Amino acid sequence: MVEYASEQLDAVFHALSDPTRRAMLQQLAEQECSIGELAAPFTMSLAAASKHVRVLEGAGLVQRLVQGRTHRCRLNAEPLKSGVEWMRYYEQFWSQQLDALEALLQAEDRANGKSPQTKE
Amino acid sequence: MVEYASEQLDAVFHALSDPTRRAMLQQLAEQECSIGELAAPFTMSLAAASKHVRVLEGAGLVQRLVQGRTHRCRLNAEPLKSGVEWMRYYEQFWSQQLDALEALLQAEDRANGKSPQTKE
DNA sequence: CAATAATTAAACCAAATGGTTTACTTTCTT
DNA sequence: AAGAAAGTAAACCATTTGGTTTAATTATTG
Repeated sequence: MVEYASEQLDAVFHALSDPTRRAMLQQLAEQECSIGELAAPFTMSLAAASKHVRVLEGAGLVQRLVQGRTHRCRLNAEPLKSGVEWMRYYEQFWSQQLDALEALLQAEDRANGKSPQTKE
Repeated sequence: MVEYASEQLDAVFHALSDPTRRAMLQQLAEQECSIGELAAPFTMSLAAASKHVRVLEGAGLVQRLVQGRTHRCRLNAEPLKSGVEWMRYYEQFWSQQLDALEALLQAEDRANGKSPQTKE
């Protein structure tokens, strides 16, 4: 039930796993940018930045509009939606999981062969 | 203002970028598991699965409790929170971005010197 | 037309990733 | 005590990643 979008999730999460690319997305959230403008804040070569943009594009997070010799890049946040949805499932856990003690006790119970009793 | 947690985000998003690891997290959401139990659904070797668990552990998404010769793994969803928060900033875009026109107008506003309105 | 600007292409490199296999340690079981 | 089980460690391998540099391509501009 989550498998179908697996490659999409792979691409999106991978795209987000790099700080340069996250910074580029934030930049794009403010305004459309050319490759050169996206590259400017970084010390890396333009070619390197260009590759980052392609990774973002591959994940669907950036759309490119070629205008003459410059490439206008635009944020497309929509693929993030599936990522957030995937993660949102776990929200239930980070609220209840604050007491690790309980989980430890449960683990011990299970190791002792007791049927896993619901927390009181 | 988002930089501080950068490495954390790197690790979390990277951990999530692999379908094996995402499946492991889903498994852990149902119940605590040993390494062997986590590895069972996959065709890869136990050693390979063990490495995946370590990646998850490195991102803080899994906590390990050594009990004798078995390692009980427990989901810790909390690091996902920062990931979701990072992504959530873009929610405004995937709702409003259905019409690219609006984004263009905002970019123009900003270009005209209006202060960038804070999220939420 | 010639020069310059914006970007990609290609070749290359080091390091990380995801996998394997074999060996080893530790703990249970008998 | 001997053997099996659960993992990790280590060595290895192919591929991917993130970067470089040097062309090459395609507009613009003087």
